[in-house]
Amino acid sequence: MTSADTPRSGQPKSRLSRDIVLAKALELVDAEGLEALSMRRLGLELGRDPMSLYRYAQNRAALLDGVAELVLDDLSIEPSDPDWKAQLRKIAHGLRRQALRHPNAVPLLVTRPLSTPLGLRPLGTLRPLEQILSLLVAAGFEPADALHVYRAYYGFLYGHILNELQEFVVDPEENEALLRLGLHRLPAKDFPWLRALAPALAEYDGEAELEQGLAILLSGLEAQLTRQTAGSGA
Amino acid sequence: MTSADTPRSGQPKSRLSRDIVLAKALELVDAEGLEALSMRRLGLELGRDPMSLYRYAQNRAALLDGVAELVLDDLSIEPSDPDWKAQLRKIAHGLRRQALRHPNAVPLLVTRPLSTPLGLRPLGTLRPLEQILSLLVAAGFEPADALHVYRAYYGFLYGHILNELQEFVVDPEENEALLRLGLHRLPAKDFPWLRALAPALAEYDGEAELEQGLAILLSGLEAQLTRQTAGSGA
DNA sequence: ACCACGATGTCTACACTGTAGACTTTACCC
DNA sequence: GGGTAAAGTCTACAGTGTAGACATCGTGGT
Repeated sequence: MTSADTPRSGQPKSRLSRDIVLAKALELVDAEGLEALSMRRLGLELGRDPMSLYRYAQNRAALLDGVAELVLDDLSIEPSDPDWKAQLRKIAHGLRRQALRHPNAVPLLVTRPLSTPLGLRPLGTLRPLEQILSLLVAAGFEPADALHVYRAYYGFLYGHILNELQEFVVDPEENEALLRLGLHRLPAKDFPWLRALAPALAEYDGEAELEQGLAILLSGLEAQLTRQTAGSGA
Repeated sequence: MTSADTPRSGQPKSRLSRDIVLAKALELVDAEGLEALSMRRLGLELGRDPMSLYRYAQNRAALLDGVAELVLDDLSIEPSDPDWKAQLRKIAHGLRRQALRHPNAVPLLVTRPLSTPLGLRPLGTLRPLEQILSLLVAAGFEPADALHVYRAYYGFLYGHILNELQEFVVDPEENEALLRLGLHRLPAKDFPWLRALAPALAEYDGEAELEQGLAILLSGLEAQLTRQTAGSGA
């Protein structure tokens, strides 16, 4: 036999590792969507028997969790930034960027946590939460209030991402055409505004929209903070 | 043979209909989760051959869309309410209620739209959008701004729902115990705040939280409105 | 050099999935 | 009654996740 087996595809048969598996999985999801990520397909992509994957993830579900973790791990948070609002803005844009980079993985980010009790989630998923709490407490919020702020903030952020991805239609170029085409199908009688707003929908600027929403929310939250530290000046 | 065939389960074999199929599907999802909803299982539940379902939904995917639509159809929106903020609050609480009533279906609400271009979605899914736009325009927003407001509002709303369901842990009674148990597992060194906030997490009041976030957001949005109608008073 | 042992990868098999296509049964109208 | 379209069924195929037994590899000790 030749020196390299050159299996169906992929590398010349070095040892596998969790990172390699997850990376390939994410690659596959990015390229062909979540449905394409089956154990067999991933095995084929790695030039290995599908069963070998179970050494690196207990389940398909666990594998999906791993992929989600991988996407989130690219977020860098600095919990000691004195300008908490700026830091939250930075994080928000970072997450948005990841979402746009891996749109097919977004359902995972949003959906997997729903099936796992908070405390049992992969640590990578919990770290942002912890770090943001720390950031907020350092900024002067009472711990309990930090939790409220976190919820308002992260809620808005996830919501925005879902919104943006829904409108963007993952398809790259023919965006506008597709969008208008779709809207054109709507009965004009029942959907006058949606149809009228088709051009506006096509010009959607997610980044600006996010920034604007954050501005409203963060200044509102800040108002709470000053009101509170002024009021209960123990 | 006896007068009634009494199949595996369900009714005595009357005619099927889309509504019946979808209702049973939602029932099944509520009871056993999304994964339990297979064509074969649903067929069995209805006492019919699985293949008969394809008369009422082209696909399994279409069936899932139908279930999502069913959940959303319970929302009632009054686009002519003069108090737009109150109306938006009412809608928000309505959606939250549906989400808590059908937690297993929430991934559908959040995920299905991601795989369908906006204009091609089931009309039931688009109606809320249209109605809210109409509400906002009636309240004095420029159409384009109405779209921005809608996005900020719906983004926040969906985000909140995801947040709340994540923390609530669908399991009914042993909530607090489970939660604490989970958190207790976290390394105290890396997750001090999360652990410290375990009690606060257990007391999560989703309704109040939603109300508070909405208050911040809506008053911020209203400020935009007054600023705008005052400024460009043509 | 050899052997042994634990980690890594493979094979086989089972129960289950969605759904295409041809078929049978049912309900209803003239 | 006869005809026709809809509703329901049957069979079959290609694909899925994964348990359990097995083979192979890499690295340690002696």
